[in-house]
Amino acid sequence: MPEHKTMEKVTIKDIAKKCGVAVSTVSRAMNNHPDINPETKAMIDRVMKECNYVPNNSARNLKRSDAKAIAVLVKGIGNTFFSQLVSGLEKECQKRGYSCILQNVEEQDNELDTALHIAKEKKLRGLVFLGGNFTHPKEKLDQLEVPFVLSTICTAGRETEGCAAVSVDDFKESYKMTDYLISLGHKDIAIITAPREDESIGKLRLLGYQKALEDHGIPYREELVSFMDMHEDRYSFQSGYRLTGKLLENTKFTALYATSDSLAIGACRALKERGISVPRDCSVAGFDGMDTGEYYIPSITTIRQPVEQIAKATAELLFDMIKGKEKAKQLIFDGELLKRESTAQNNTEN
Amino acid sequence: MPEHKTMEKVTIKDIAKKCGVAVSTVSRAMNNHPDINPETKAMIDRVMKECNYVPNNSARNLKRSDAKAIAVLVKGIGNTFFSQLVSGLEKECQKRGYSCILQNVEEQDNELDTALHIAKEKKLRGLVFLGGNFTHPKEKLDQLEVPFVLSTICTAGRETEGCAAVSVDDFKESYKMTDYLISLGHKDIAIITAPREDESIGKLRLLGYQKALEDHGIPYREELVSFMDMHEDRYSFQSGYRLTGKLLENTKFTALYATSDSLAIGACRALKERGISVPRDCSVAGFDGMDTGEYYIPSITTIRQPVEQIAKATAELLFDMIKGKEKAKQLIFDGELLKRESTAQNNTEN
DNA sequence: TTGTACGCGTTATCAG
DNA sequence: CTGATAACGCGTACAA
Repeated sequence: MPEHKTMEKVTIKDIAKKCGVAVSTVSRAMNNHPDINPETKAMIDRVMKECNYVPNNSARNLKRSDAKAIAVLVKGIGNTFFSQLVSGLEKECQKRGYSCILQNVEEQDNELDTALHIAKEKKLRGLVFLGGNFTHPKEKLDQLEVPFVLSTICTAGRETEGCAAVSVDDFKESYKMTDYLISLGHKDIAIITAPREDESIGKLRLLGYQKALEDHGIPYREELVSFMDMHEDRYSFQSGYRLTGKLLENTKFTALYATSDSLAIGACRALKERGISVPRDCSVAGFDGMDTGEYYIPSITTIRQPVEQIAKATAELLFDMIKGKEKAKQLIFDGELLKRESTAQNNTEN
Repeated sequence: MPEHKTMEKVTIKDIAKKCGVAVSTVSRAMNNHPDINPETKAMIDRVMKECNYVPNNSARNLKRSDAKAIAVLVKGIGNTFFSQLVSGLEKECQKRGYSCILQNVEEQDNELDTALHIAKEKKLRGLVFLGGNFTHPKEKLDQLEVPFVLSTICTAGRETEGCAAVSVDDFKESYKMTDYLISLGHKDIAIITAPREDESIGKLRLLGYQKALEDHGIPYREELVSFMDMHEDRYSFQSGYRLTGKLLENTKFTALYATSDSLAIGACRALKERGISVPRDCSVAGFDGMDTGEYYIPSITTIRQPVEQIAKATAELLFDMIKGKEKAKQLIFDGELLKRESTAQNNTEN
């Protein structure tokens, strides 16, 4: 009667024993080493399959000097924008025969600590950071001994100075959008933006908005600015919805610039429920260029970030740095102003 | 002059040496073992910080028998629906002092192989699978020696029989939605569904649709059925948009049942661009209960899957199985029919 | 081409 | 409370 116990843990030794060879031979077989008799290899492979042998990765990582792998640390998976970037990065890695490990970082966690751990554990050759404020002391950054690049993370700031980074110029793009709204005849332009404390892209987008107003001689008015809640889901439909509601109670405006597409969509819904038609009574603009905005009704005017280009450039820069062919540098891409249905000429009498 | 070289790799031994203690003492210090002099511990902790010591996880995993961690394997990160589930699961893990590892699985990869590897590597106590068809031979499933539960994966099928699973009854919920559309007076109800080859939730939803028609004496017509492309991004806005366009060329209908909210949104856009008003000229319904559908204009009638409940129940079941308090079993939750703006009474003359 | 033996960085089990 | 020391599973010189 054939016993069918769950064979506790089958290791390389067990395989070796069963095959009547040494462990090193088995090791060579599974790592496709050149110095091995094809027949021996075939036989070992067969036995490994039969025994359902799964090599222990911890032991491998411990020994291996080097792993031909990078990791992408994402703060805020679920952000559609990042998902696209991740796919792009994975594709680029595949092309180069690298494996790409995706690591989620909780909002409250420190991405650098996570990075330090995973880099050691997996013997990574490089890292990509997506999202987060990334305010880390330089000395701690230095502990990361492999190259890394920030993607879509504020580069205009203090700590990240000298870090490799690729993104759009959030200040400039935000200026562009505000300028466009002004060119449509809008003067009372409300904005939904990151929490006051934000020191990242959120701040830059707000600054771009302010500068555009200033350049057109339009006074900046605090009551038109709505800051997201620190503790709420940022850049969410719900925030957009809620904050628009609050704005409508306190002030009047003919255009609303939401600093992300999801915020813009939430805003549209809030406006609609109050009988305010977009874009007839109020224009709405977003930021990012997410798919959702394209299919929304009305489709959302936005700044499209060139995700594919950013992903590609990020990967290229990282791999060049890994090869030592390139130093850390900052790459800025142009966003594209997508004029769609949610914005229109201001037709309010003054 | 204080040299500031990047100290290659600082290990537990280096710390021990610097502290003038044995490695085992250092180990105890960092693992908060009870048997250690507080002063010694404090001193060791200080030195570790000074040296920027990061313990090597591979070595730890290699030794550790046990890890108080589970992993969630997601096929198709970026699917908003999964993101919500993941957050829920993470919360439940935290409550119990478990850590929760998120693993992305590429569409073309085999989730079971990934599971086998990671379970061994990290000495996991349990697993959750999200997404995918999950057609694996039972013998291979048995190799997974820790408990696991499928969440939101078809349980009505052959291979997954006997697996722990929690989800809605896709057949029943789909029936419910179709029934609702019929009750609104619709007879020509088109459907957008998974590829013909699909053997998972997609198939069940189609079957529910067919049964509802049958029960109401409405003949099932192939020309009203649009199958997603096997190679296209499934359940995407784009698919919904494209397939609706094709349907409109070939046939007439007064209601369109898209088997996911994103498909429904794509469909709405396609209809709008052809001057067909939703819901006046055509009703549209989705499935899942995603946020986007709620904020869409018109908001999307849908079946809401009780994500929080599912997440909670999944975690509970898994942990009970880990404790040996529970055997694998299947939990079915009720979906909720959310009647929103995208559906209306059929007002077409016959 | 194959086998032997050592060590990777930790934790756990003993003695002390 | 602390210190040796044996594993953990695998890769790899080196010898055969």
